[in-house]
Amino acid sequence: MAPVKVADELCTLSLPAALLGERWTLLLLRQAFLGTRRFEDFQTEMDISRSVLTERLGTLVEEGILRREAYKDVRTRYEYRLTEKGLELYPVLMALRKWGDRWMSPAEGPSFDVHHRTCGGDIGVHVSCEGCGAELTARDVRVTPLRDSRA
Amino acid sequence: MAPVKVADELCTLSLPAALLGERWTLLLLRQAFLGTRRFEDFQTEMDISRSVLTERLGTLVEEGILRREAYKDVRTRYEYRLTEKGLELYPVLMALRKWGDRWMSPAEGPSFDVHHRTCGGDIGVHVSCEGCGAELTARDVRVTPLRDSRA
DNA sequence: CCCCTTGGGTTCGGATTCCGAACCCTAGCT
DNA sequence: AGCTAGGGTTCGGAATCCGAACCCAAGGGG
Repeated sequence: MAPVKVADELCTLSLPAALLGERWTLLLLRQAFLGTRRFEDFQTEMDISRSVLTERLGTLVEEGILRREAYKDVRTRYEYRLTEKGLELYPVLMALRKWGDRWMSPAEGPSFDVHHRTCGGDIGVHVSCEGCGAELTARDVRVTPLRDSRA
Repeated sequence: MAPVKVADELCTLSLPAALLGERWTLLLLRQAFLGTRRFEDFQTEMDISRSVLTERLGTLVEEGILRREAYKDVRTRYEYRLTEKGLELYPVLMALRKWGDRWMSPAEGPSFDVHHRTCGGDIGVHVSCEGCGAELTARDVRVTPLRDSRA
């Protein structure tokens, strides 16, 4: 396997990585998937500073991962909800959690569990070949540089 | 869906998130999966400063995701290679790339492609129920707090 | 009518982290 | 004897982070 130099601005892994690799962003998304929607709730549930929270919510909205939506309580308030684009990050979060369960689980066990809503089954994340259906590991995959490779 | 407050130190999502959510770490892992092994190669391929690279390689070794191994060139040099624990991060990276392909692909298309080594098929990442086999989205999943939940 | 509370922010200064450039060390090569 | 290559460490300035304090508008209570 020869090392491959890729142009980061064209790499569909480094682009999302730059986004999610910012501090707090992954935790914020976890909370969003757990159902948190309001500024105040994010703030108290995550112990994040308000200024950083404002900034992170802002970039996620700019990126189209969250949508800022007015709603009426007693007067107009705002909610941050996952968009379709945001909801599709679910496999990333689940893959991360699966790995965390396996390799970083604290002695007391994880703090929450997830199951299939209708049948109660365990949840799995699988990398597989769309052609032959085989389950794949890193070693079963061939990487083909398309442009800008200078080994 | 009531908001759930979880203890971060016990959350098997936030633990890995804290690690991978550090700047450079995801890119470093991408390079590792692309076959990069030596300090110098990481440095020139990623345009990361040497001091930060030292530090990141260090934490990944401490965490058992990379292994620092001596080898003989003309004299003793070191390689950083993925451990089993590191290799199992593959689904995370693939899920991220899949999402990047779909939502952040630059106009010119991605900079590299991946395929099943033996049959050439496309690669998919799927979240599914281990019980009934159904493919799942965020909405099909029930979250059960085990401890420390104070809605 | 005035003050208090609530949600959703903004501003500020100090503490951390990042990062580039320069330096270090050891073996082998010429 | 000096040069190079690999793999680092050190340093100081620049960019981020973060907590605490502040702001503001609309109800509600007295």
